[in-house]
Amino acid sequence: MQRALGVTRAQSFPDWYQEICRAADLAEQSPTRGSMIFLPWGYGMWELMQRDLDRRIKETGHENYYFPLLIPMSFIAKEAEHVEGFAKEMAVVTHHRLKNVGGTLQPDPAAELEEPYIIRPTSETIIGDAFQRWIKSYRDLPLLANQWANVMRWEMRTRLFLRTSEFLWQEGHTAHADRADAMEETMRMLEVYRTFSEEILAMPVVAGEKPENERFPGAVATYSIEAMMQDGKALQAGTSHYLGTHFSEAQNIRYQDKEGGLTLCHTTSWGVSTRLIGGVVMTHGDDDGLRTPPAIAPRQIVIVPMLRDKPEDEDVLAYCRALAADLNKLTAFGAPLRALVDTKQGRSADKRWNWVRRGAPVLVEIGHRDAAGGKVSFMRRDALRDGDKVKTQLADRAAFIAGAAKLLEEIQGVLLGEARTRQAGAMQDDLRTFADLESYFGAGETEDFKGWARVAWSKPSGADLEALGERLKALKLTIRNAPLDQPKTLGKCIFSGGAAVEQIIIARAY
RNA sequence: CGGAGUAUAGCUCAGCCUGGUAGAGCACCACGUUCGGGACGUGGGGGUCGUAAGUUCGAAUCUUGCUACUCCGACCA
Repeated sequence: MQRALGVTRAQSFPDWYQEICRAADLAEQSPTRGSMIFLPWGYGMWELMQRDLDRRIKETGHENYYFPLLIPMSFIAKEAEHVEGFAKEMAVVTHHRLKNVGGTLQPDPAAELEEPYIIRPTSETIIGDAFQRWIKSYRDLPLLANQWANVMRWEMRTRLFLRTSEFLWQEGHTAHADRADAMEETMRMLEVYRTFSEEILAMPVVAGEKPENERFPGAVATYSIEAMMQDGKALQAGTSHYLGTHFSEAQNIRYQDKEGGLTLCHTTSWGVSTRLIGGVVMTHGDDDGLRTPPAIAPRQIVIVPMLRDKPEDEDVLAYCRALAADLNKLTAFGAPLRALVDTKQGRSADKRWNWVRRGAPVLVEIGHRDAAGGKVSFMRRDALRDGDKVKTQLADRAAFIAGAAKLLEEIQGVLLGEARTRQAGAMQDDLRTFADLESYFGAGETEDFKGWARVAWSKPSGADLEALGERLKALKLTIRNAPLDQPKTLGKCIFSGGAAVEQIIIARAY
């Protein structure tokens, strides 16, 4: 059977992932350690994600700001847990000039900065500094800010999209008068991420609260959305943090209340990153490449003319261009439909397989027979094959155009449905004891597919939770989150046998 | 940052053990024949062999340092 990739998911999921990133024009390695080059199909997906999520962020009352890339080093030290969490992965800027010393360029000792800067790993501190100046009165609250930016964390081990030293993201930062308002914001944005992920990325997620040992450094509570990849591992796809007054205390973010007293603000932060692209790949990819969800496909319908260096080629091209023009007048997912005629020089068969690897949702192929007969031959990427055979369909031109937007929405629905079915089918909810957990996941490293375990626990904290974490670590497991959606009755704690207080998701993770 | 591995043409790799001056397939270019489904033939272009040093008459090949990537571990909103 001929496949569009050299490696199948079953042979090696990690190798398959790497190949798809290259073969689908998503990204490649760069000369800069741990940093990647975004290729057009991958960056195009990001632009569309940005467009939709930015709208949702604005609709919930936030405004975009832009803060500096470099943060004075002293800022990061202001919140104790925060600095401890990030100190080990910080890039530091210490000089502002280079000097040629014996033929090699070196930082000029005379140009050493009095106070070094760090390249932002996240912007709580520099935004908090601004908040402290901007917020005077209860009338200034809530302050709802967001920024689209790049950040840098000097990670020891990187993987394209999933963990890179530099990555692109959006980070929301808000300040509120009290805990209730800040918590409401935290949960609102978690819900924005959940619906965005499902509606736009066709990636079902479980929203819930992280256990205390997985919290963001400096947070009082951290919530996440977790997505199941095709190898059964969990991917943390977005987080929303309630920061309490930790950062306000550290940075003196206070307001004068109605009674005239000075009160600390309660702050939040929340973000999703280009990691989502990795999630889309591992959710929707198949052995022929990516299946790009139509809502974020840079090209939703790609038309490949079948040219033969003959006079009728002109008719075929004209027919294709007219078809694309008509399709581009349509609206899909609330935006102009994105159709393209691939007029690049090259063999049609090669072009077709390139679009299959990238995962254009609908691939139209027009030969002279279609052009002459007013027909459209097309294939759906969500169901590319029928066994070894590529599934192609034939439609009348007018009917194809009339149904195009609906077709894209249907494909989006199929992808979401498949992912939902897979996630639901791989959720183990009948594990009752730690021995059950061990026998399900197996003690050692295994290539076999393992799903997630949804189990009840008594939610220990402190040293008890640490010890529990070690037991899970031996099985390469982590607690992903405690889903917001909890059952009415809980059994016994899978770890202690005592009374359980909530259910949690346990899984191997990226 | 610890352990293991890898680095030769755009890609996948051979050559290295046993040192003698660069190879294959795919991709690319030209021409021809094909072409409703990843075509075929003939010819051609492309590499200071990751990098720096050492050994040697001579290094892709042997030695050492460095860098990057992959896997495992540690770390990881």
